[in-house]
Amino acid sequence: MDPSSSQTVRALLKLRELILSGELKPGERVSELPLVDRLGVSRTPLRAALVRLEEEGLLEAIPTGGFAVRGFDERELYAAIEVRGTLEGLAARFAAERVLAAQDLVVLKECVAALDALLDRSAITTKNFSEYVKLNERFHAFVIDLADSQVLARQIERAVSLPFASASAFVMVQAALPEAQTMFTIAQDQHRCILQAIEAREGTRAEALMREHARLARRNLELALRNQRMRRLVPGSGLIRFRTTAAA
Amino acid sequence: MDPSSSQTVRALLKLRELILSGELKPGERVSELPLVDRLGVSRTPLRAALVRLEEEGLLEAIPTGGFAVRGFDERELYAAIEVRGTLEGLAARFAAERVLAAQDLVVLKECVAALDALLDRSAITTKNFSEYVKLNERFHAFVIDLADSQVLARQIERAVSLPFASASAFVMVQAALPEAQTMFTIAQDQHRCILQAIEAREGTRAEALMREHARLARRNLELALRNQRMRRLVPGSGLIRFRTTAAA
DNA sequence: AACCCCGGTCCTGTATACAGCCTACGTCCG
DNA sequence: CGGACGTAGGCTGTATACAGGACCGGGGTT
Repeated sequence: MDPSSSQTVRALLKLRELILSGELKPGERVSELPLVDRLGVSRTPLRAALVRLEEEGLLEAIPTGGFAVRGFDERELYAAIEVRGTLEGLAARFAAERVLAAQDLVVLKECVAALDALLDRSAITTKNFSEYVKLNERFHAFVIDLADSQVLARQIERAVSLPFASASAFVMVQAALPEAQTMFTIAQDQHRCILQAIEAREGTRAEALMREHARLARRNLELALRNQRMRRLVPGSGLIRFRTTAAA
Repeated sequence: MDPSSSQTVRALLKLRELILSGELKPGERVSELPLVDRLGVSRTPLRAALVRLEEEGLLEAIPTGGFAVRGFDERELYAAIEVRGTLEGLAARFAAERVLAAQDLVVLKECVAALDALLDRSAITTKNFSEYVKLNERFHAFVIDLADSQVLARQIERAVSLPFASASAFVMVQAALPEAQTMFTIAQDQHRCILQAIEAREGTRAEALMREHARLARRNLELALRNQRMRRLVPGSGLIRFRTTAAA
């Protein structure tokens, strides 16, 4: 009946889209009744979606009741990336410290090889861009799989639910930079080294590498924020309270 | 009207209590209608509480609909503690790396001093036990405050929401051990060193210390699991799927 | 005897009605 | 003219009714 199963899920997706696209501004109250008409669902699934988005961090509860769109300043962006990197670093360490069967690493190796092939074959542009993103996300997902902890996986899931914290959040920015190829080369070398460290059971090294890998996102973010045109490429940029740029 | 404001909060608290006390067993389906009678709230706030408890990690969604009580094996317990330690370690590093005013550390210093006084004065027993827990939790809360990041604070909040992951989860176990005083002495020295590292802006050291501090909880857990009598002291022990102890 | 089909019961997902509260605006008084 | 109070509107929190689907048990058939 529904294209995406349940009304709650539909409300969640549409509402998230509304927030990320900036149609709902930070600080603005998210009233239920107007959204009932706008999303075409009744209040019950809508409220369920609101609660989930609050847990996700995109909304914050108003003390008197109801929810408002959450805003993020620059420091929080960096913190979100660092949190993600720290947790993924922990996952990499767990993966390295586990006793792995040889075949456990096959998929990860294939993933790295596929990225190698993609980068060797051609420059990353907007064309093969989505393929890169897909492979990159697969790499990160596989590392989390290898860590084999639901508690950790759930925590990472929550960390990357912030739109600008995910592993591929700034790939679009990165592709648009002059030093794009250098960045992709570095990122891929980190992928290779992380794989190597996991295989060699070098937990500390795997962790440190994964943390540094996340900091590439931070560097991309810094570059994007310095450049007005690139800010639009940052996911959820409508939620960011940009620092006033040196008012006279 | 209500002692604890809203029906949703009441349902949340009662339901969490029901799960942690073991009245609802792991894997068991949590049906709504029976709980309506049991908790004295209607389905709407009850459902809200269920969604929150799923986000919290105590429940898991059943594919066909509804929720079931989540179970945790030994590995997940350790992972939960490690995640908490890692995130609190990040908070300690953030705190150390920030430029702090001298007064920012006053409350933290007072907290450590109060713990010193408590430990010097007398042995920790079940009597002054709750005071220790309170001070210990204040210490951890202050470090998170100093990190000054809502994103990180929320992640930690979620990490400690698992009953056996919080900073004071195993203090009860610890107090019951023969080596209790040694443990408390070590923990307090770690508190002191963490404070010192933050004050000296030694971020890496603060992080490492906080991680190791969390591993005290792991050691307590290991001791508790080896001892049948002590398992009951572990919070939420009803959720733990203990390894079958060497069946013949 | 085993398997399949069918019916009933229970459950969740959804919609909606109602009550209390906060808020904001307008008006009245000082 | 300004501030405070009252009232009205809207909003959320809560309860409940209804529908669709899943699961279980029994009976029939092969």
